[in-house]
Amino acid sequence: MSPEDVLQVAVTAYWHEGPEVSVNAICQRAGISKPSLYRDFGGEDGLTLAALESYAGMIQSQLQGLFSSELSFAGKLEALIAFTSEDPRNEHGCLFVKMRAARLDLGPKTQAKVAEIEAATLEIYTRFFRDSREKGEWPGSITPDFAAQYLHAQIGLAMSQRALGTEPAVVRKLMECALSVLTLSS
Amino acid sequence: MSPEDVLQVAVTAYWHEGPEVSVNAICQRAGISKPSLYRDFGGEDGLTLAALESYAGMIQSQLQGLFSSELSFAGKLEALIAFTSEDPRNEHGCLFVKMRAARLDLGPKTQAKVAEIEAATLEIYTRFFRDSREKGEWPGSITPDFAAQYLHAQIGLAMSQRALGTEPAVVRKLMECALSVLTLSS
DNA sequence: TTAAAATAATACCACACGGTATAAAATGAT
DNA sequence: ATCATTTTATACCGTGTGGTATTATTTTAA
Repeated sequence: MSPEDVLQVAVTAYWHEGPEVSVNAICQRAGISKPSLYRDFGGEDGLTLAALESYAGMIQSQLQGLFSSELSFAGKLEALIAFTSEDPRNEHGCLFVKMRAARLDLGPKTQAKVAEIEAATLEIYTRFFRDSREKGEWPGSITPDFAAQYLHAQIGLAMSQRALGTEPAVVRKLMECALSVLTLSS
Repeated sequence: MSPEDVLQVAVTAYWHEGPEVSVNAICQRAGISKPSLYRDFGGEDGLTLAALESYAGMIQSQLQGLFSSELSFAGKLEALIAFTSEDPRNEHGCLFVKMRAARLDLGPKTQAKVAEIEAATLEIYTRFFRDSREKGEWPGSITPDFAAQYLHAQIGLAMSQRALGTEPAVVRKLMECALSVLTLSS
């Protein structure tokens, strides 16, 4: 197994079962020996860091594609709701959310990466709201910064709910309700 | 140390640091030996169960007191926001929320209790909305059941944010925004 | 074909976990 | 004061953790 394949095994394991999965278990599932893993990733912190980077790259490119599409403001919010609440890839939740919740148990490099991804994601959201306001698609008095914080929090909530097994239809309804405040003109 | 004192140590430890705290650590902090703990609580599952029961009793009586007060509907929501976002007792989050997120690592009795508390809490919220509607204090078309689910989710989110160290003022603003949909007439 | 280099796997380390048997001490009754 | 009983604490067990030294195997080069 190549290091890339091992990384995919790690991403899936951490994503679906949480960052508490042991390196022994990951070695076993990837069919490699522990020394190989330590040579390729340097240790548990290096492995969780690489897994988080890989995952964040996927998600952020997904978000960038969504926000740079030709959809309207409401259409983009709807696409975001659909992605978080119904995409089967999010059936077990979000790796970033799980790592953020368990950050105390993570290595220093992974912890730093969590903070970095948090800031980068908030920046993506902020840019989305700022652009929408400039284009006149998003009226109202809510600031882009606050809207980004709010959206980020609600998406994290939806991901936590999916990880706990809440049905996608329920997650969608709750999400629609929460995000409705962003489309009201008040 | 009496078993009640040991239980308080356990509640505080699990509440502030999460259910991953070892029984060894709790014995050490409580100043008792491991056999004493196993005699009084039967094991780790028994200890986490007792801690969760104790915590849930505190919270539920707090909620009952709040909902049976003379405050208006909006006043009760405001009190709820103040409690979740600003009460220093919630500075480290909510023991129930932490145990629910880590339920896979808990013993069977504690897992069952988590589900039981979840249902009981939802029932309390549902009754609150039903009563408010009957009293004419809460107009609108949202069903009490859905409102209860939504409120429960948002309170859990606020507790998670506080556990991650988000400033109370920020938690409050996000909470006010999320719960504003419950007071709109639409 | 044989020797050298790099890769893999096995075995091990110290530590911490939940849980318990055993020994020590303190308490109670006679 | 002495003995019996109960509570306490120490020491231990098996297992799993992250991490590594050592041995075996394969690949490469001559």
